[in-house]
Amino acid sequence: MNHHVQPVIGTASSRIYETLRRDLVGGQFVAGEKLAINALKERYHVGLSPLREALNKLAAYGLLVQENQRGFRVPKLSRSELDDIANMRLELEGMAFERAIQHGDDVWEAELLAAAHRLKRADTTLDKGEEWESLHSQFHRTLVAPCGSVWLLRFIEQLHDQFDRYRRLGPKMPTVRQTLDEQHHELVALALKRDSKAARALMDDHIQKSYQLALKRYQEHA
Amino acid sequence: MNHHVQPVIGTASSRIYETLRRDLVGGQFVAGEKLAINALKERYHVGLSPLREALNKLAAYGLLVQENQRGFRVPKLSRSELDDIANMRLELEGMAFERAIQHGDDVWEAELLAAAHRLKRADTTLDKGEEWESLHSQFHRTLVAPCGSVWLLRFIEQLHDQFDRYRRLGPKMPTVRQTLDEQHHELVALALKRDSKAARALMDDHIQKSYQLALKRYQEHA
DNA sequence: TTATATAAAATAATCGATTTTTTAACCAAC
DNA sequence: GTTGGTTAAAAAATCGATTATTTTATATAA
Repeated sequence: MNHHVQPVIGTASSRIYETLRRDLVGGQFVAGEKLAINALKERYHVGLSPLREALNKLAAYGLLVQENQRGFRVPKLSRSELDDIANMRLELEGMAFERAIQHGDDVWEAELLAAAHRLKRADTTLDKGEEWESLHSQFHRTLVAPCGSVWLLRFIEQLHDQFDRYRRLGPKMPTVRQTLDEQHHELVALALKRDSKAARALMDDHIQKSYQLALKRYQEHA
Repeated sequence: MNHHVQPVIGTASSRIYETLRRDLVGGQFVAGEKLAINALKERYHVGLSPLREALNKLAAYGLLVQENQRGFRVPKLSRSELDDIANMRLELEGMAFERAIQHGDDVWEAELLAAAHRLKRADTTLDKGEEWESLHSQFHRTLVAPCGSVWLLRFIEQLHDQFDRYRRLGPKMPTVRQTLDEQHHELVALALKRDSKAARALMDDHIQKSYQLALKRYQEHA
């Protein structure tokens, strides 16, 4: 029997930040909702100071809105913002993918194949939980990783989190994702062929289709 | 005599955030420096809690780097990051300016002229202090304001703050800014003519020249 | 009713002190 | 002289309680 408590990595602040980020992106809060700080304290078993620091970071990141003297709320969702986010993804991820294909080396190629493989394994198990989401994010990160711009990567990451607030509305629908999942492998194939023209076209299509799905989710959402 | 203290707007946290942002962008801290929180507390006459909340926000915004358990430091400067920031400005501000020219209405035209005029007045007084910086930021914000994308505007704002960390290194050199200042009016002229092709070209040139200046500052910086 | 004022409750923001972790200083062993 | 280990000091993170502000409830007058 092991009586050693494993040392719990990071600060309370950084842990609650990551947890809240995950839950905000994953739709655990309703859009527009005012966050009751005391309730969060209990729900996540965390002190007030680290919690407030995390909320402040999330507000600066864009996953919360902060109003002076009246705390934090979950940002509203809107059609126009979804359009904005999707358009920016088209521009920025397209740009980044082209550049990644220019600069990516053989290590990147290996990582791409690995990331795609791990994602496919998760696709077929069909449960599509937080595990799948994580692999999916990682896959898209890998696609653009060697684009050469840390700021571009940063913005893309932020847009993904925002986009996923829409995509992950409502229940899982595995059948609709079929095409999207297939495109992941085609993206890898075109990247390996260094066909940046076709690669970008497919990336555009991929984002468009994701957008259609997110839009449907948003409209059905009530 | 007026004994009423005027009510000091905003929370302590939001005020120290703005102050620190200004000072970080304005070069009041040396790049790479570790921030001594207690020293900041005294320097800015602010309590620990609001100060830490502001530092957390600034870290999420990219004007500080946070290392678990070892506080905050001012990000290092590097040639490659300056190049990255300038390139991203070229892409994003160019895009935004073109869109602004498509969508901007007559109210925008008036605001453009006003912003350019205020900036010119500040140009000629030649003292180029924090006042000029503020008007300069406002002018560039106005140029792209009606681009239709809040995320694009957000990213551009962030890049400007990052860029200015380089541009504002070292002492003021009014003569070098001559060309830049003249371009401001030409940008307005082309915007009013709705000549988005020429406007973008000039914007590109403007950013390039700013980049040359910032690069020189960075290289001379020691 | 509708509006406005006031009091009570709830919540946000901040403070001061404590706990935890890192950094620095020191010393011994190799 | 360097390495490794121990202790002291400094700094970061967190806690518990206080203060300030907003919100809700209640009362009163137009």
